[in-house]
Amino acid sequence: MKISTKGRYGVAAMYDLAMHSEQGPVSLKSVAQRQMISEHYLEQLMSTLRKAGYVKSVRGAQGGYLLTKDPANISVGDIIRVMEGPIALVDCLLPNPEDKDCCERAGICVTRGVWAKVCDSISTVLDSITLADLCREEKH
Amino acid sequence: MKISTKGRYGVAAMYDLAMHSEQGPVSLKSVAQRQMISEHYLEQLMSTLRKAGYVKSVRGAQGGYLLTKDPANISVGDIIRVMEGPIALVDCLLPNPEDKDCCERAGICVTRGVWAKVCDSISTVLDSITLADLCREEKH
DNA sequence: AACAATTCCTATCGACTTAGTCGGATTTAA
DNA sequence: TTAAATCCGACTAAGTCGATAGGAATTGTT
Repeated sequence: MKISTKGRYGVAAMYDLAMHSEQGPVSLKSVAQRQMISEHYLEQLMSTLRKAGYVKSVRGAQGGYLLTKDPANISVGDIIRVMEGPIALVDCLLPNPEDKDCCERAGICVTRGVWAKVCDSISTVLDSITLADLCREEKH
Repeated sequence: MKISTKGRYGVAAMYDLAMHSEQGPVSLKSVAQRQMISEHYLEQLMSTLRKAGYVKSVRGAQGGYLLTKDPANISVGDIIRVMEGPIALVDCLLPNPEDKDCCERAGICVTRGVWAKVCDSISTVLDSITLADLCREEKH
């Protein structure tokens, strides 16, 4: 049960933008260097974030990326869901489970409740932390 | 961020044993059938659980598996940790992180705190649910 | 107009993990 | 003796991860 680099790098990149995007667009290169992420790989992640509407890009020289919202309105949970998909530890907890009968074995699946509680708990924590919180923490 | 079948099946199998092992050993076959798990695959999982000391086996005809402890003293967290390894969403939260410098980029890694909170929350939930709880739930 | 910086896009890849399968060896109750 | 069962090691198909490669398109600067 690991979080992938997509999620980790995604949060790191968004945090980096929150810290540096007040004086105009921030280039992929500088984010990659500060956060120690492969530039080409980060490019793919930024593309995901852009398509999801969390960042906008400025092409051409002196271009880069900007947040589309206030850091206080972007939670870590938002980013994780974009990068890693819905927070559902098991398939039958997905918004639209493809296999509706997955829990019909031996009556109602008892263990499903366990995973549901864990997912709730994860979501609660992730949704309660915003980029603004992280920035504040850095400046302590 | 999914839980693998190792963890899921592990919990399902342990729950199955808790429900059925009062009248002697429970065969792999019957657990596999009730929980709809491949018999050969489950065999490997039971081997892991046995080596970790959570079940004991009785070989030969009429053999099978038994829990080694009271269901009230086995938490879902115990099982998950055996089946999936330590609950550490990122490597730098492992008990003995192999790369101690992983969080040294840009000073102290701000995002690490996020993952630590999530891990704590997951552990708390998983450790608070025992096999006995699951059995009680089934009987409602 | 040329150049350099930068984002955008598609394809590919090696290593690893997952979720099994297969074939047998060993043990033991009936 | 036989059938039921655990034990063990090797193998595998498919998918994911974390990139890498190569170029096309856009735009500020000179």
